[in-house]
Amino acid sequence: MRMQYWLMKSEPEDCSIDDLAARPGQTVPWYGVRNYQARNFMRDQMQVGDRVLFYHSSCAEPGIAGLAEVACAAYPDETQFDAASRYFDAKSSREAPRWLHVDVRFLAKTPLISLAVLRCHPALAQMRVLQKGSRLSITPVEPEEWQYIIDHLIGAVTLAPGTEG
DNA sequence: GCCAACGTTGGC
DNA sequence: GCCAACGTTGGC
Repeated sequence: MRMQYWLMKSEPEDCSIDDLAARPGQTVPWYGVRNYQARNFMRDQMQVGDRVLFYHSSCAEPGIAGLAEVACAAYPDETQFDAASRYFDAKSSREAPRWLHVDVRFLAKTPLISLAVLRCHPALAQMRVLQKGSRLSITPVEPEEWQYIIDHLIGAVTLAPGTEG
């Protein structure tokens, strides 16, 4: 399957782009998703190497804060089994886990591209995250949208060799 | 803190 | 299967 592109929301108080960069292996398990659409994207469509727009939400300056990639296939979310976790799900079981997630690996920190700036670009008007009432924490990004953002809004970002585009 | 929009739950 | 009530998200 062709490489796909995604936008993934994270509350910076929970895990910011700097937090991601500082983690062991610069990788974070994307646990805590409790929405079926978002889960299905991770479980059914994401592949290792897929590109991710790392988006800060529920904060003073919501917007794209960096680039990341999918680091592994989806696997069961441990927090659903932990009665002490805010993500505990009594209706799930190890035999039939309801919630899965991928790991996300840091690629680059970018200048913050605010929501307001994103809305200024007609080429991005169809982005899922910009639609009225859009709350989904994981949304597909069209290749054209990704390329536009890389070319026009991010500019020269240092990526590891072989990861351009 | 407000509120629009959306997803989930549960009674029927 | 319908749909009202409720909870959550997330920008402002």
